[in-house]
Amino acid sequence: MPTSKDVARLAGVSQSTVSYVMSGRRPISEKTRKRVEDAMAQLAFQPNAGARALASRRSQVIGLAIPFVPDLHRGSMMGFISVIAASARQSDYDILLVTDDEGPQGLERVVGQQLVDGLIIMQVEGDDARVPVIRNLPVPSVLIGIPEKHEGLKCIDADFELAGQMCVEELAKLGHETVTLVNWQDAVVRRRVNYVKRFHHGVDKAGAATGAKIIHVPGRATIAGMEKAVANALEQTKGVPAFIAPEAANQDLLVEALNNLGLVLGKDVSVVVNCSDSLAERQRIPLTTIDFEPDQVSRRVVQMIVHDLTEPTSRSHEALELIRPVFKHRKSTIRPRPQR
Amino acid sequence: MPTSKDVARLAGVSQSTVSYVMSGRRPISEKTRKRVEDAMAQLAFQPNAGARALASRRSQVIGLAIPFVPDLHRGSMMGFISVIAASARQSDYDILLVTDDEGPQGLERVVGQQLVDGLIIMQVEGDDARVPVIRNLPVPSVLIGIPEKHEGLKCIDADFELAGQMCVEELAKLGHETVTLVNWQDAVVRRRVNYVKRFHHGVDKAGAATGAKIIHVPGRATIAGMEKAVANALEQTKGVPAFIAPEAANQDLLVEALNNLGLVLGKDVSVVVNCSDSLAERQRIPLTTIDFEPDQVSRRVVQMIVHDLTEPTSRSHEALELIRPVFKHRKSTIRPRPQR
DNA sequence: TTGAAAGCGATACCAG
DNA sequence: CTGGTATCGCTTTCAA
Repeated sequence: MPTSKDVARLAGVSQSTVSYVMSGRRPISEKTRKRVEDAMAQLAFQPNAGARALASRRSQVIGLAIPFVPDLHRGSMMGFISVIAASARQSDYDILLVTDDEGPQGLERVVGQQLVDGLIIMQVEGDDARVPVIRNLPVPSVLIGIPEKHEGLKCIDADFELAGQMCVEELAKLGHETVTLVNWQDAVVRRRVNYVKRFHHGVDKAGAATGAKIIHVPGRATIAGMEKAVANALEQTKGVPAFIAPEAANQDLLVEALNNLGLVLGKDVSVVVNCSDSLAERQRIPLTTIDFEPDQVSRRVVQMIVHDLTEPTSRSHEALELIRPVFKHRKSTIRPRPQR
Repeated sequence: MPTSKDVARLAGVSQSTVSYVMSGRRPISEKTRKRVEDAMAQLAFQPNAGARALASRRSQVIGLAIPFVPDLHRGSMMGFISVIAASARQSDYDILLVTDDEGPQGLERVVGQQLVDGLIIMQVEGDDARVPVIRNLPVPSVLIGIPEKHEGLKCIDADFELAGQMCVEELAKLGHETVTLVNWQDAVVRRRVNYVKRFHHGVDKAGAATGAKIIHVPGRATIAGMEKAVANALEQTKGVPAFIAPEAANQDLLVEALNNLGLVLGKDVSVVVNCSDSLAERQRIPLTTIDFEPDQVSRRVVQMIVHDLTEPTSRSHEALELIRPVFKHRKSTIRPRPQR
């Protein structure tokens, strides 16, 4: 493999000139630049990453901490990862994976070995063991998800509060007087992921603002449980029922339960789902869907970390960015006829 | 950050001794080893990856070429990735992502920059642009998936031929005389992924061996199309119908189509699916599932590449490893009563 | 069993 | 605008 020395020799310049041609950190005459570039092309030169990292003290690699994910979220996770990797390349960074089962020490390792210049932490939960660790790490990082204590951290997430709000407003505007929120399943709630709370908050807030009555029913993992929950909600419902099912795992069940109770979606009942893995498309069911452009989060997170990595000034100041959700398939919700 | 020099000083030994303690490449007296290890712990020393790579000419990083995946396969893809990353760590390797949208040159780049010691290529298709590239790369690589021309390459994949065979044998053994294979959808077939062909081959072979009649119907993307295909198959069916639906995208549709035609799964008709993203669990539908342990492939692929990377002798000889599928939920297929 | 010292292949400072 | 050279932190001969 040719080295920059070889390039220098062939181009008849010094090694440092070759380096400066690559980095552009000092003016080079058009003539020598051309000679160097030709030599590089001729030798198919590629700079040695290790040597570069050693000398420059930057690896041009970003560590990506991926969570251990239960089946359901895997699809979306994958989307994040590939978009993050692709966007990172656009800024001349590579992505190194840090798996969860190495524990938070994994983060200390890749930073300690100076393998990475910064970190992106995915799926941050309310009380995440990785958070205290990254606080003490000498590299910038950006979190996807918002931990309980996030002072001084850069976080980005979908705006779940707004999502909850929008769901209720949508239904209230159509004329629904009662809206049932099917909660996340217990396993998720117990993980204390912050977004559950935030979604609830948005729902309740919009309920108060619009006057819609909000019924909360727990997320159930079985169809029987779901049917009971739904029946229960229907009893307390005034007018045409409406449901909000933010968790993907519940959506199939809710749809099935409503079917079993003889309610036709988009006709007898409105359903709004969130974060749907394209349930609407997949099953061709009339649902209103509220969702986030996942790529938007991914690209933004890379922007943020790259900014911290390249901006020489201003060490990582706190930041909290929320991505706005959007409606899709919106026509399938119904406008109840006035009930009296 | 402390360097090995600092460790050496603190331990009162030379820098080379520190290095040898870490690598174990030469005997060290118990006494000095202890002194060095203590010093390392005391300083929380971590070796600088760039320097190490530069000096040793090995980065301890494996490049993982991830494909651009359509939604459906994303979940399983994610499983591969995290298991690969975790297993790699067990052998002291890290994983660097190489996205597809950098093209095959992405592979040349990471190898050329000596960022990686070897490559794992995911989702290799029948005629894959990356294959000719890696052939000329000076590092070992392992492919997941089997390209048309694979002489001299190390490949690993699920044994789709055997899977096809097992599906038919299962149904034939139960007494089905006619078996309908619902093919992959056109988009997949056109990509010339090898496994489609291999699955077919297994199905036909087992059909011939068992005497079961095999009907092929094309994979359809719409429910109407699927219903027609199913109806068509039923006309040609003798005895109790049985279906094999290897592609996940078709499975929902097939189940729905059968429902619409009034056929009850596990009672009027047997269905065997393959590569199911746990459709059976998700929908609680009585299906027999044949599947692969995805983790098995992932772990094996890491073993293979690590072997090539550490075995000083024997440069990458060709290899083709097929992972055996297994049945799940098997009881839901039916044993047809003798028809005359 | 250990130490000294010469690289590995870039970067970046100091001169000119 | 360009060249010489010290340096980054570790590995690995060569000598003892």
